[in-house]
Amino acid sequence: MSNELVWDRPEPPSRPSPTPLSRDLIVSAAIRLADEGGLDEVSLRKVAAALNAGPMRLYGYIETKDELLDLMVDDVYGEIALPEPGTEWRAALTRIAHSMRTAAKRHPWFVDLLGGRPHRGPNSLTYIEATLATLDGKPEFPTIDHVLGAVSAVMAFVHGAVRNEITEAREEQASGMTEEQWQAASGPYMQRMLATGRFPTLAKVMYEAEHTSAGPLFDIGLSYVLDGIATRHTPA
Amino acid sequence: MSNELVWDRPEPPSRPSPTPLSRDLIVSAAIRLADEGGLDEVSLRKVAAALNAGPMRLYGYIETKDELLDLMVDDVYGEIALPEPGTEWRAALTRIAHSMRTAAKRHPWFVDLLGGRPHRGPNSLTYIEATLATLDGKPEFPTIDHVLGAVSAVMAFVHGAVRNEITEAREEQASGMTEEQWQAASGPYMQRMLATGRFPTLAKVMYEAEHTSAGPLFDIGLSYVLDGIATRHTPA
DNA sequence: CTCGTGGCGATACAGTGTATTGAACGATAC
DNA sequence: GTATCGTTCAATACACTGTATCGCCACGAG
Repeated sequence: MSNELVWDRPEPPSRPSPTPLSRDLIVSAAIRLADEGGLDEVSLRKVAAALNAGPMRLYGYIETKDELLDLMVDDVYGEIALPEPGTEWRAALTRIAHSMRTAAKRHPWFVDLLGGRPHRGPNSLTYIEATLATLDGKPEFPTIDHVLGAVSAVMAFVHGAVRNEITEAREEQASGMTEEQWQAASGPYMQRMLATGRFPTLAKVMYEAEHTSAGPLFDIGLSYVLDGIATRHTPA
Repeated sequence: MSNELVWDRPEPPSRPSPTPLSRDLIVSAAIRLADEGGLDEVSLRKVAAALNAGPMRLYGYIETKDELLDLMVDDVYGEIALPEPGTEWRAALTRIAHSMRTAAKRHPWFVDLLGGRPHRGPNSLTYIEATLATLDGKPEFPTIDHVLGAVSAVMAFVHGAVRNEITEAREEQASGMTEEQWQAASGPYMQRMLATGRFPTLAKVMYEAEHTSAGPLFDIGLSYVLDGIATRHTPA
C-alpha cells in the first residue's frame, strides 16, 4: 500500500475529552433543553450532543427515551416544596397546590408529561405521601377513603387548572401578545364566530370580563374545592 | 428494445378506485385509528392508507398534521351532549361534566390532546358557550367574572379528573389486571418502596382503602366543587 | 388532435428512536 | 513484555415520521 495522503488521515479517535456521564447529568441536560426550547428539543441526539457524547452512549445509563422522560418528571416532583408536617389541612393543601403550580410554571413541559405515564418515582411518591398525610388522621376524615376522595379532587383540580393555565400562557407567548389584545390576535376567525351571535355568553366574556389573571383565578377555584370539602366534612 | 417479459410488467397505474375524499372522511378515519390503537397509530401514512390513498393526497384537504389533530378534537367536542337550556345550574354543570367524561372514555386519546392546543373549533366553542350559559344570568352569579370563575374551576376539575382516570385505565389495561391486583403488578418495586416505611399513608391507601371505582370518585369530587361554588354564592 | 392544467403518486430529505457492529482501550494472565 | 479478554463507546443502519418537490397522467378546451 502507498502511504501518500497520510497527513490528512481523519485523525484517529482522540476522544474529545470523554466527559464522565451519569443518569443525573443526562437528566439535567435534558431538563435544561426542555426548559429552553420545549419538549421537542429533547431528542436523544440533542441531549447527547449537549454532553459531548454520541447518541448511543446514553443507552448505557438509560433503557429508553420514555425512561428519560420519567426521570425528568420525577426530578421536577423533587422541586416541589412540601408543607411542614402538622400544618392545618387547608393551609397544607393550599401550599402543595401552589408549589405544584410554580414548579409547573418553571418547567412548562411538565404538564405535558403529567398524566401521560404513571408517576412512581421516589420523588413523586413522597409528594403523594405528603399530600395524603395532610388529611390522614384528622377527625374530619375518619377513613382512608375520605382522605383519598378529598385528595383526588384537589389533585384533579390542580392538574387541570395548571394545564389550562400553561396552555394559555404558551399561546399568548406564541402570538406575542396579552390576553387583552387576544381577540385581535386570533383575529378574523374569532371575530366572525362571535359576530354570528351564536356565542353570546362567550362574547360577553371576551368583551366585558375583567380578565382576572391566572393567579387569582387559580386561588378562587382552589378555595371552591377546599370549601366544598370542608362543608361536607364538618357536620356542624 | 426487446419485448420479452411484457406480461409481468408492473401493470400501469390503474388507480385502485380513487375514492373521493373529504376532510370529514379523513378525520373520521383518523379517529377510528386512534380509537383502536391510540394516538401513535395516527400517522399521515396510515390514515392515508386506510383511505386507499397516498400520504400526500391528504395535503389537499389538510394543511398540516396538527390541523388534523385539531379537527379530531373538535369532532369529539361535537359528540358531547349538552343540557337543555334552562336547566338548573347544578344539574346542567353535572350533565356537562358527565358528557365530557363519557366522551373522553370513548376516545382515550382525547385527553392527550386536551389542552395541548387551544380549542377554537366550532364545536368546542358551542361547548364552552353552553357551559358558560348555565350560569350566566342566574342571580347567584351577578357578573360575568363570577360566571367565569366558577366555570373555570369546574372545567379544571373535570379535565384533571378525566385525565387521571384515563391514565389509570390505560395503565390497568396495559398490565391487564385490576386495581386490586395492582400492587402485585407493579410488583417488586412498589413493594420495596412501601416496605421502607417512608410512605405510611400511601401504604394505607394501597392496603386498606376500599378502592372506590373511578365513577363515584368523579362524582364525589364534582360535588365538592359544586358545593364550594354554591356556598360561596348563596349569601344565606 | 393538441395543449395546458390540475390532481395525485413517487421520490426525497431531514429528523426521530433504537439494534447491531466493530474498533479501541484498560486490565489481567502467562 | 506480550497476548487475551471484556467493557465502552462511536459508527452505521433501519424503520418510521412529517412534509417539499417533481413529474406523470387523465381530462377538458380549443
